[in-house]
Amino acid sequence: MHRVASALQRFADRLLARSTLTQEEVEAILDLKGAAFQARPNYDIVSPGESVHAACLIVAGLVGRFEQMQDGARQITAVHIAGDMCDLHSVVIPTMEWRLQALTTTTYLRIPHTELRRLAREFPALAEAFWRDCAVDAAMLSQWVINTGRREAICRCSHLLCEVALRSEYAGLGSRTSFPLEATQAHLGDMLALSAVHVNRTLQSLRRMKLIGMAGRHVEVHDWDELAALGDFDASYLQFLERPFPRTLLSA
Amino acid sequence: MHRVASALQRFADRLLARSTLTQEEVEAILDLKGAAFQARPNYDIVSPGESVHAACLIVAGLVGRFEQMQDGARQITAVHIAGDMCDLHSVVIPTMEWRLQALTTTTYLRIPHTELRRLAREFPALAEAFWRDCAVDAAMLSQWVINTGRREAICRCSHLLCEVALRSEYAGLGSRTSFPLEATQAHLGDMLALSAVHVNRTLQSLRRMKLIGMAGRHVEVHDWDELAALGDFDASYLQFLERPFPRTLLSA
DNA sequence: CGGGTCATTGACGTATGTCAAAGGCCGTGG
DNA sequence: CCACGGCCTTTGACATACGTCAATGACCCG
Repeated sequence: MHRVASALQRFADRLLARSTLTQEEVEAILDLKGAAFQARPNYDIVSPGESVHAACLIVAGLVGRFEQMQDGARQITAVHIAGDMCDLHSVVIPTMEWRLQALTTTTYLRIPHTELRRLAREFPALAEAFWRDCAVDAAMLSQWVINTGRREAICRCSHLLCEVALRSEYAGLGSRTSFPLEATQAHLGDMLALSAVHVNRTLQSLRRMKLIGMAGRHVEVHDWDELAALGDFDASYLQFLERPFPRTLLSA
Repeated sequence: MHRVASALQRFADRLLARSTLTQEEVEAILDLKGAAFQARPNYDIVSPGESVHAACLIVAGLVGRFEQMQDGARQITAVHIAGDMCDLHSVVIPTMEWRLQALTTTTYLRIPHTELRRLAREFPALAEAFWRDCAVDAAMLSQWVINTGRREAICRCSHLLCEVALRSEYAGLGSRTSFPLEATQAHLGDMLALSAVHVNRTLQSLRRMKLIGMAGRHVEVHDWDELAALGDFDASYLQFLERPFPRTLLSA
């Protein structure tokens, strides 16, 4: 299946941006098998409390990591795009602590934990790469905290757009100045801890300032530098490196 | 040094709460060597951008993980107490993405990455345990996002107190109803994304509701169940398990 | 006794939420 | 091909939780 192969390739590329891997190790990733599933918008891929035996690799679509309060209030704490293995954590913590829900129609592969564990065992450098990916995830979450906690709506929104822009660019889904973002304003509100109404007003000011254009579900960034400055955005936390980290850890 | 040994013991216990380790593996942790340092309140332990070659194990004190904006606004995205290895991530990502700053006078050990890598190489189950610890850190961050993003001040504050209470209890520093919290109200504000003034008012309501007492830098929880309910607190994300995860991953 | 840090209080400002209604867009079905 | 319905966006009026500022008070330590 063509799209499955491209998802695995995207995942491998993501790992390669941060970790040094041999050809054999990359092949092992590309040879991963998993069953393909589809989720419709606003449907769960996995629910909190569930015991999972596979991790989800997104082939196409957009997925949110949801935390939820007793009273039903929701907060998206991370978004995942094509090529993301969105619950790599579950390999070491198989009890889901959050909800993964499709924001748009999403195709994904369920890659059995047994396969990922086998890879981690056979190729210590892959174990290291997986661990590193979880550490990058933590860095993104840490940014998400200051975003919701300290930044004003415009700044917050700009920061999110910058993050999605760069991640989309590196995933080969577009460029930082032109990329898809298939989320409703209500979804953006859940990401930004803003009401949908305020997201609307905030996006309007960004458009009025001629920083972005949003037609349909596609973002055009008219002035990247300005947007990044407004969003207090420094890309280093994403760890898209010119030179990936060396094989320091497990492969002596 | 007695206190150094107890810090390593606390760290080992933390790992054992989540991962199954052999006696030999635990011994390897307890045998770790590191230079002891002390940091005064509001001084950096490590700064963003720094390349580090050691991870910090807290012997005594309180440390915050700070994100900072260009304009100087700060946000604490995690707190670390005695027994926490507060930048285990740095083993796989040696370029610090955040600031670690002592909130109170803090003693810590710098454990060289080379030592931790050696352990991960010799004992795959320890590599797994380290990775798992980073995954738990991500779960805590995810909770921190919804805390700052969606919860009202009282709820937010209660949630934080519950988290620190349980972590202190499991670290052997007190009980969930009586534990030290050596942070000023300004520090709590940085954790909660509230102003110090509003933290003050919020703590007052918690006291007026007879849920807690705070004398000096020590918290007494008068009604744990009520506090947890008010804080929308469900401890499962902390992964303090009755039965730790089995050795699934790296030790075939 | 004096200086510094921290907690507390009150008055006031504001960014953002809530509610409710209207308008656009698009697919579906008759 | 048109009409309907559903989802999303947009708008306006109004409410409020929280921030800011500034002063005072408490405590601790030298």
